[in-house]
Amino acid sequence: MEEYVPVLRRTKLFSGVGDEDISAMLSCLGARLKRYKKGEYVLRQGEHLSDILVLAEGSLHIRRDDYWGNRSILGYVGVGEIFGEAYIAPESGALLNDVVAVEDSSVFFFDVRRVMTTCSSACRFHTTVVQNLFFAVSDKNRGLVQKLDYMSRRTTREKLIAYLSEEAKRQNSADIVIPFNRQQLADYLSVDRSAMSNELGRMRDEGLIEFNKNRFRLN
Amino acid sequence: MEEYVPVLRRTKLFSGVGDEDISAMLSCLGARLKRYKKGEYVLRQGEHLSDILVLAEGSLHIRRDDYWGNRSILGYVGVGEIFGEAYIAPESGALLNDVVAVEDSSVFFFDVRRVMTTCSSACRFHTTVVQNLFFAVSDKNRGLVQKLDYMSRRTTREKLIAYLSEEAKRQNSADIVIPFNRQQLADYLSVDRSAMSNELGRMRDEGLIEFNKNRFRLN
DNA sequence: ACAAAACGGTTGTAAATACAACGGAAGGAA
DNA sequence: TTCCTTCCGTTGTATTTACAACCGTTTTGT
Repeated sequence: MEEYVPVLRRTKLFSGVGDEDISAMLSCLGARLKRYKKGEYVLRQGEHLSDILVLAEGSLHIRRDDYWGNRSILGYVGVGEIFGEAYIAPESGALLNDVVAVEDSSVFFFDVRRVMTTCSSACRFHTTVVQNLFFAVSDKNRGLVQKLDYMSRRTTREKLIAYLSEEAKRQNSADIVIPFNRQQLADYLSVDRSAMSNELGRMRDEGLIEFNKNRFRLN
Repeated sequence: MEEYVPVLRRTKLFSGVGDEDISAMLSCLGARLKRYKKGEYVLRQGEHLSDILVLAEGSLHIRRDDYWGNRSILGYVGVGEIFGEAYIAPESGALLNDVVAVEDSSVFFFDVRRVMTTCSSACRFHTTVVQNLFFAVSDKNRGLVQKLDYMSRRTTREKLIAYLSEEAKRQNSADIVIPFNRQQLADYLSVDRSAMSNELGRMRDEGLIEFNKNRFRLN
């Protein structure tokens, strides 16, 4: 686990905490590290969760399949990001989504109660971490509101523009790389792949955007 | 403000805190109370916020109008609920939505920094409140994921079923009352009102549901 | 009580989307 | 290389949705 301290240092959760303190906190917080192969499930819909998770390596999709086989992707988790935070309240029920490894990944599990309960002894930065977690959850919340904004758009084109321009803002560039292929992007925006492909083509014809694979440029 | 202590006592934020302690904490937390007439804006898109808000009386809609006049309703806030929690992180930007009073309402404003920073003196239950806030935000998060689930459905009928059955689960009854009229429900689910009205009629014809005004029964 | 506004169901038409199927291109594995 | 799979753009058709307009009913304000 120690090998990932440099990764953890750059996460929102451990922001402001030094390497040696992170090392110390790993045991204090009851950290466990699990590895997943591409395609494996990290979490499954219906399970119960009492941990906060941090992605140390790889990438994940948060998604949901209904029983007609319709898949929707709710979110993407990149290295250093927190997930599972919607289930930390004691009365929160079963998981609403699956979490799946898009590539080989490593995930830290932190026991919620040990994170929330400040330990008297070693960890000088425990309160910092709790506060960081708080802000991270709040920010996650903001991200969900953002996604609701894409989803509330009526047409495929509007969804694409809303998503791409938000990504451009987030990545601070008109050239962006998205973490989805076409099918995944369609599942993320809840539209039909072929219709979306059409719309992307039309938008390119009109000079609104350029793209190649999962790399887009907004004009 | 004291008059609302019985209301606050029943909120998630002050769960487990006695009346006299709530009274004491109001000043400690820098509480302010504002009143709004029906239709007034509590918050506006683009503003910055450094408070956590609790609805003491009335009801609110969280909504967004784009500049084509398309309105979407992101959520409903009932008495005792927390809102504005997506903007507590120091680096969180401008508000993404408007918050509007659906009826005459009263709102508590709590300064985030004073809530987050445990004061040494009077408030014995400060840490309880912080933990409550944490769980509330986490739960809010879960609610947003739930809403993303409605929104990801492709057809109006699926959205209606997803929403109504979730409400039935939440209200623990097959008879439910929803906080929206038809236009508002359409804006909440991001569908056309007339198309939705049609679909509701068809669902009634098929015996799936019964309804009258904003009261629904699922069969 | 009255007028005005809001509400909700209905209809018809245009537009957008979903669905299925196809095929070329790209990428991996043997 | 060759085979197989995945990816993604394209097409055509059926379905669904959006939009606008209308009207009787209900609600609201005075």
